[in-house]
Amino acid sequence: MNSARLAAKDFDLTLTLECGQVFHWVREGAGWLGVIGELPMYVEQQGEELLIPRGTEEVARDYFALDHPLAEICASFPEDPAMQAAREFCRGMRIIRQPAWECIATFITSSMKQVAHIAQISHTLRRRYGKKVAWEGHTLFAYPTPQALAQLEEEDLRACALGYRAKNLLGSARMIADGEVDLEAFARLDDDAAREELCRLPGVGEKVANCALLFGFERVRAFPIDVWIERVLREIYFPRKRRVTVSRLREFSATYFGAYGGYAQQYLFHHARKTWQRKKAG
DNA sequence: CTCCAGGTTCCGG
DNA sequence: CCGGAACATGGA
Repeated sequence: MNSARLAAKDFDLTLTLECGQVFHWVREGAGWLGVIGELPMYVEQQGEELLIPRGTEEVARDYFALDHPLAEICASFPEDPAMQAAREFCRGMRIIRQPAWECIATFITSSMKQVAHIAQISHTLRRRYGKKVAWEGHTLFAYPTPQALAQLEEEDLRACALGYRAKNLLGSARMIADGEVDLEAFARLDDDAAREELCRLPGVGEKVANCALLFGFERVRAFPIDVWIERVLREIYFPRKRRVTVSRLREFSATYFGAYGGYAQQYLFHHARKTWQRKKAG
């Protein structure tokens, strides 16, 4: 590979790709193989540098959010024991800048699915309906565009093991292909307005909308509450309190974790998922 | 076999 | 506004 080196301080590539924010990267040799938009990409971390194909420096720097002030972000987290433990555990994890549609779409397919299966669905959709791109003999696939998915039938998507999510993905793809929801226009919306707009898409509720805002629109304050984070909130921040409503949890997390709440959320999520494991297995 | 997974939507109280 | 149930599929 005709490669270039990119400075990457305060960055852990593997952690960033494996923490559950993005699902299509696969290990290849000492690095990772994936697609950024329609650009095939191989990335390998060597200390505080990334080894990448020459000419992709700008794209890689932007995608991996190497410009995010990570020290400042981590310093903004609340100083409680759970948050400190998560911060140590996730050192170098960054919230990357994913293309909006592929982010929305993958999280529509994520409902009631394990991370491994979300990745499996993403790969199936890419292979069948995404643009084929090549990198040094490897065949990779971009995420299918809204237009590509919009012309399919629900059966086609059910055949990709989407289950009841097929109708939602199709409906959302069609609304965006038709221009009924304009992702380009989101830049001038504040977080609440953007969230409201996202929730017009079928299969997008509060949680998926917040994932899209956080991972696809760089709204680093957005705080998705999934089953794992709900457990964390209830057991750590509201211990032995019965009947704490979801709206109470939302209200708390929207203010307590501060301006980089989305980062705090992802750190808590990954730490909990990797250390709590399953209750039975201990 | 049973349980649960980065939820959303609809329905009855 | 709130709690429950249906919704598909596969891994543990």
